[in-house]
Amino acid sequence: MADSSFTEWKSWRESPQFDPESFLESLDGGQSFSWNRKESYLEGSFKGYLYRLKLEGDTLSVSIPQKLDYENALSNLGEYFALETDFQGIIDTLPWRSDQNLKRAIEAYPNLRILKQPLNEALFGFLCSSTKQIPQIKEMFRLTAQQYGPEVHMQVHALPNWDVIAQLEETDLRKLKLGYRARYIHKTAQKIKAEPDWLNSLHTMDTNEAKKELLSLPGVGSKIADCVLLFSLGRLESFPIDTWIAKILKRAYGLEGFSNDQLQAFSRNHYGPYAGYAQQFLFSAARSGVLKL
DNA sequence: CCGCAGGATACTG
DNA sequence: CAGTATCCTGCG
Repeated sequence: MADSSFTEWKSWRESPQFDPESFLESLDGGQSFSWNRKESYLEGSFKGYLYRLKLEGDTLSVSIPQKLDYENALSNLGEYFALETDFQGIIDTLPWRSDQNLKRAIEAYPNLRILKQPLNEALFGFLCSSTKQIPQIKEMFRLTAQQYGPEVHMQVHALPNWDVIAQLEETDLRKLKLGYRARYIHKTAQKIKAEPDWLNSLHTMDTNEAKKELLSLPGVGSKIADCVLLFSLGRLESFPIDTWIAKILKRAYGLEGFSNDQLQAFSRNHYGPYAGYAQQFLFSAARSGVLKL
């Protein structure tokens, strides 16, 4: 059914190349928690805009609410997909020639991309992520948006900014199914409120410095810090180690008994400066069963 | 009812 | 340092 409050589907001229698997995995495979699968398209919001994205063949089409500024929307989308990053070129630098596991993972998702999500949203999402699976994280994300975020379009809300979250009590946050993460999010919001420039300053820091800053937040350990660095700040060397990745690395390379720090050192050395991209291939392939655990 | 999930933290030895 | 209990919630 046509929805006249949305623009016609228009093919996006600057779209990166996608195939169906890579498209779904890039947006709804654990990097972002703001996309929902509809019948024939994905719908999601970031930076207060709402998007519908549809892949037909290798053409990606976009439709957004009529009232939004189309130019700005597409410009945001380009940034989100990190169009300036040559992922095919990066793949070529990864050691797939000598690494069968990596090779199989890349073949399964040949056009996988690492997103550059807005920092505030990525931080919120990954603060929600501890011991939660993607559908549950998305639920927390959605509830928070629905309850406290600005309405983007007819009952659909975007995530509120941190200054809005800072006004909430921990008990308010607990009602959003955040559980013990409510305390982390509450405290993080207070810190951001107290130091309004802090969040944006991460963009210009070198990776180690930014990681140190992120680790100073309650509820942010190495894994979550690396997720923010990789999926928002474009630091492709960051290598988040969760239980999936740890399991794969141990099995694939015979690293039983390695600590997460040791696994990270191994990965940096083995995969190189774009280790984080390799991580995402392995993660996606393991989760979908392409790689056996 | 129990065990557990894509984690962090405080505490123990 | 390595191990362990605890923090919420929902699901099987």
